[in-house]
Order: sequence, then C-alpha cells, then structure tokens
Amino acid sequence: MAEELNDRSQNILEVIVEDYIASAEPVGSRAISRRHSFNLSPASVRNVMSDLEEMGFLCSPHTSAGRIPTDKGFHYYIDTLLQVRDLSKEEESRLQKSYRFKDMKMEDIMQEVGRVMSGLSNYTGLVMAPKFASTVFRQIEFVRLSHGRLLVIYVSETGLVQNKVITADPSLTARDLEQISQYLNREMTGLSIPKVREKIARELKAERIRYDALQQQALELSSAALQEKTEDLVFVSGTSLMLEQPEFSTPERMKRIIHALESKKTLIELLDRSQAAQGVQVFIGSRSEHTEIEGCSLVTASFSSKKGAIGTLGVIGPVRMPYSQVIPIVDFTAQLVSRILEREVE
Amino acid sequence: MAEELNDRSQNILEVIVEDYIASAEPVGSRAISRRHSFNLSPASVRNVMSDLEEMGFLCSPHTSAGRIPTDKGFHYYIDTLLQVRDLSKEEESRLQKSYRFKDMKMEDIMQEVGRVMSGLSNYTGLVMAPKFASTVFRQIEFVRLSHGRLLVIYVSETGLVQNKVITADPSLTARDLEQISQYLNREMTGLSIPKVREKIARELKAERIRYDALQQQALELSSAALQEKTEDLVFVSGTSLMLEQPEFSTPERMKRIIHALESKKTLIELLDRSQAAQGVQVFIGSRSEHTEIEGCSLVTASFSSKKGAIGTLGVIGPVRMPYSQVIPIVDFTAQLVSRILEREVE
DNA sequence: TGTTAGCACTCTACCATGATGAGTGCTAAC
DNA sequence: GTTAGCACTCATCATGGTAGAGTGCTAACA
Repeated sequence: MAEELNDRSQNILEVIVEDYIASAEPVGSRAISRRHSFNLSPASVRNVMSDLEEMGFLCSPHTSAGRIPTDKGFHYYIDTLLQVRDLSKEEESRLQKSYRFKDMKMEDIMQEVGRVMSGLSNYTGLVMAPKFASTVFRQIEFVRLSHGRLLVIYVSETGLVQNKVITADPSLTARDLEQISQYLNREMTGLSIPKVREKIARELKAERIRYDALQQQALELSSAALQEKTEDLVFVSGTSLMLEQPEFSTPERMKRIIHALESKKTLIELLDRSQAAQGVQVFIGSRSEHTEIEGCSLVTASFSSKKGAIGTLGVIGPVRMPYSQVIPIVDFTAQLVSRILEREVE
Repeated sequence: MAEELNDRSQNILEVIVEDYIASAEPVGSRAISRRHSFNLSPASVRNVMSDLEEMGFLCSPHTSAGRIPTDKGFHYYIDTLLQVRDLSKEEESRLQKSYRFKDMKMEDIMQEVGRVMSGLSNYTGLVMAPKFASTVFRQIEFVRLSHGRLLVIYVSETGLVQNKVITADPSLTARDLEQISQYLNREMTGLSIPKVREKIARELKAERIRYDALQQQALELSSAALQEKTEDLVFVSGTSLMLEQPEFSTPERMKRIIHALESKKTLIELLDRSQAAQGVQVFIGSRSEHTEIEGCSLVTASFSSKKGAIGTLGVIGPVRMPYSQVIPIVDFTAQLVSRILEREVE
C-alpha cells in the first residue's frame, strides 16, 4: 500500500481525479497539458499516465478514450492529495442556519438533518438514528390499549422517543401502571440500556422480589419493553438526486441503486461499520462486496452525546464525488447534531 | 359521457384492453381475430377498431402499430366492462394470513400494510394514516425535556400514537404535569379532536377558569399540543417495483416517477381526494393534471373505524394494470384495516 | 536522459442506408 | 355486412462508412 509517487505523478494524478470529478468524462493527455500549466507536452503526460495505469491508479475504458481514476486512484487521492479546508466561520453559521430544530422531536430532527445535508451536498443523505441500546434511560410511561396490550413510551436522555406495544397481564390497573412507571423512573433514570437490563436481571433473581408482586411485574414489563428493537432507524433523503448522476443514467443502474436505497440493508451494514470510527470516513464502493452499491461512495461521520446515543450520518453518491466539499459538510453536520443532542439533555 | 357501444365494439374493446394489460404491447387486428373466437376476420375487427379510435377509446402510436387503449378507453373498461369478482373465502384467509399485526403500533401497522399490499399486487403500495384531526381523543401524557420543552404523547382511540414537542412554562413541575394530564384525560377522552378543540376554546373563555391557574395551563398546553400536524403520514412501499414496469423503462420516466413518489405531494393530494368516497376508487393519471405521475393509475380505498380516524390506502402503478386482481386486494385490505382499528378500540 | 513532434492506429459515436416485418386502410368481390 | 387482397406506412435492426478523440511508438532534439 505504501506506494510512493514522485511529485509529477502526484500532480498529474491529482488533476486527473479533479477533472474527472468535474466532468465525469475520461481525461485525455492533451486536456491536461493545456488546461493546467505544467509546461509539459501531451506526450510527456502520456508517459506518466501510462506509468500510473501500470501501477493501478488509472484505467482506460477503451483504447482511444482518456483515463479515469480507479478505486485505488481515488483512495490515493483522498488519503494523500486531498486538502480538506475547514469551513470558514461564515460558512458554518450559514450552514447552521439551514437547520431549524426548534420544537422538533428526535425522529424529525434525524429526518430534517438528512434533508438539509442532502440539499447542501446535492447527494443522497443518510442518517442512522442512535441505536436503542446505545441510549440512556430517562423516562418510561405505559398507556393501556385493549386486550391487556400496553403501549410503552420510552424516552432517552437525548429526547429520543420510542413506542412499542407489548402484551401484559390484563388485570393491571391504571394505578398499578402508574406505580410501576414511577418505580422504574426512580430506579433506572440515568442508566444506560445495558446497565438497565443488567439491573433488571439481577433484581429479578433477588430473594426479596418474590414478595413484591408489583415490583416483579414492573421488572418484567420493562424487560419486555426494553427488548432490542429489530428495526434500525435509517432515513434516506434525496433519493432522486442519485438518478441525476451520469454514472447511474442507464435503467439497469437506476433500478439497482434505487433498490439498494430502498432496502437499506447494505446501507445499515456500512453505517454500522463506520459507527466505531472517529471523524469522517470515506467508503469507496468496491466491486467485490456490496455489488448493489457498486460505483458508490459513502462519506460518513458519527455523532454522539456525552451520554452515549451514537448515530451515524453521511451522504452517498458516485465515487466521483467532490470530496473537498462533501467532507466538511458531513463533518460539520455530525458535530452540529452532537451538540444538539447535548443541549437536549439539559 | 353516456356513450353507447354495441356488443361487438364492447367485446373488442374489452379484449384489446385485456391483451394490452397482459402484454404492454399495442394490439393488432390479426391477434384479436386469431386468439379470441370472435369468428371475425382481421379486416372486420379493423373496422370496429377504426370506429373505436374515432370515438376516442383507442389510439395508435403510429401507422403500423396496433392500437392501445386511451385513458378514456380504460375508463370505459373499468366502469362498464370490468367484472371484479370478490375474493373467495379461501383467498381471503390466505390474504389475511399475510398480515401479522400482533403487538404492532399504528405506524408500524400502516407501514406493514403497505408492504404486504405491495407484495401481493406487485405494485407500489401507498398508505395514508388517519389524519390527526379525524381521530378521537383517548389519552395524553407529558414528558419534560430540557429548557421548558415538553414532549406531548397523544394516543387516539384507535391506538395511533403521535409525539410532538412544545414549549411551555419551565416552572411547571412534574406534579403539575401529572395533574394536567389527569384533568385532560378525564375531560376529553372520547371526544373527537374538533370537539376537543371546541371545548378547550369554550372553557378558556369561561369565567371560573380565571381562578384556576393549573386548569388554564392544562387547556393552553393541550391547545398547543393538538395543533394540526402539518405533515401527513404517507407510507410508500415497493418503490422499485415501479421501475420494473415497461412504461417506466426510460431514464427520464424513471426519474420522474421516483421523484413523484419521493416528494409525496401529488400522492397526498390524490389520496386526500379519494378520502371522501366509499369503496374502491380508480384514478387514471390524466395527461393534463399531475404530469409527474403521467401514465399512472391509483387504485385506492379508505378505511376507518366507527369512531372516525379515516385513512386511505391503495396501490399506484401504470394505467395498464390488472384491475380485476388489484381492486379486490385493495378493497379487502381496506376492510381488514378498518376491522383492525375497530378491534383496537376494545 | 528526459522531452517533444509526428504519425499510424484504435475505438466510439454518429449518421445514412436498406431490409424486414407488423399492421393498417382501402377497394372490390362475396 | 363481411372478407380477401394489396399497396402503403412506419419502427426496428443490422450494416457500413465517417469523423473525432486519444493513444502508443518512434525518432529527433536539448
């Protein structure tokens, strides 16, 4: 991996990547020597390009087209050549103003963040809300529905609200439920979900609990209520922007990419994977794995409050993406969301 | 509109529509006289077809292609010729088994209904959840967030849960909120939202309220909480199925239809419109209005519980749709959802 | 030794051409 | 009223030929 390129090769690779990002067309030697002041003739450029192709950074679609960067070429560009300038204060505040979060609940914020990020970048926005298990218990309430069914309303420290229906002993009265929720809210507030689960398990085993039917029911209810949600919350915004990209202009590609964005399976996998990492991550859709998003790149960043609640957001677009613009947008948005979650706490 | 067609013309129109639905290709005179036992030569069929074209039921894409039905032709077919057989008991129970609604909350049910309907019909499923204003008050709870912000949890008679964040006097204690929600739950349960609003307005004007600050706050809070939600809940499932239809096989059409399904604006408009009507409705995408869903048909039906809470569901697909299969699916699903809402109540 | 001009070569995109075939409309005969 | 026959139309497809862009190679040059 630690391949070295001399200055000239680097420069030429850089302008090829950038020209290709701008035009989506293969880049020819003549264009390079003319548009950029290298003082090199096309023939010399061709020699370098030939070397770069040999090394796997470039490829040519056919004999008499220009060169386009390979995934490896993009990787090298992003890792070594790309200069991501931070946003100026001005831009940041302009960006911040795009978001209006007053009086919005968690889900709406996620949705809105995706929409704005998509609008700013002109690519499809992705937001994966914090996983249930990564949240911190704040409050639980029960609402009786029919047939001994209960609606559980769970609120995390960061204001994420989740509802779930569970079945329970129909003989529980409203008074019982009130006591149960009071008990739980007293005991569990401030604990992370894994800790809450642990505590429930421990207490259910304890001797004394045998004598307090209500407490036992409280624990059993909450155990059911805090079961892992199978479904992840992923918000996709600006799907149709994807179809504007020339790399997805054929019906087959359109079908495939829409399908991938609709099923969300691959997206969740990739967002999950970038969950752990710090800062902005760039995934370049490799040909081998995840064929349904072949030709796509993901630029992602995680957000979190101090009290856990980790989520991931980003944009997905063609590999040929203006990373120098997209990365700061994603980066700043993730930080912004983190701050919002923070503020939500108190 | 009350145009009369003789038997032969009707038969031929019917066959053309059905062949076209099956094949998506223009239908020629020869195919008709051969495949269907009319004992008519192609030439005779041609005469009839020529008449039908004259009357606006058919059109030919070009001189030497067969004929395809116009929107008017489809309309006539649906209104006059189409025989929708009801589902057999067997099919109904099979269909019913596709749905698993145990322990699901309203939103999930809507989502799931859309998914199953889409899967059964092989077209894109649409579900518009009951509008907030059409629901009946069952329960309200308040959860304190930071900075005097409150999370309002509203549960309707049919189990529809809605959350909303409102700003409120930060000095309200948990105890206050409990009392407020108790007061509201005592006073408002069983009333429709418009009635609740009326009652709130009336009581706020009443003299005695001046002396009960808490009650006043309760009323003001609920007034804020029960504000109309601007956003309608529309669930679209199986978007990518649309792209499999030959009528949307070109990139341009794909873009347009995906865009239309994503923005939902037109969909909401059409679903709203069919809200009022009884039974199954068929909208044929006219060329003039709603150009973004040109070439599409909507088959919709409304569902409701006895206590209000009206929603609409259906499928969207190309005008060339096997209505005889789709209509019973939509019809039955709407009835099924109505029954589920009913059961939810008690 | 690195750079460059020149040139033959390759390949795609584009356009015109012509053949094929499906389907119609018309006419005349039944 | 129905039908066979036939000329006509038009989309589709394969063919071939051209223009243009870009490369690779070679030989000359600094």
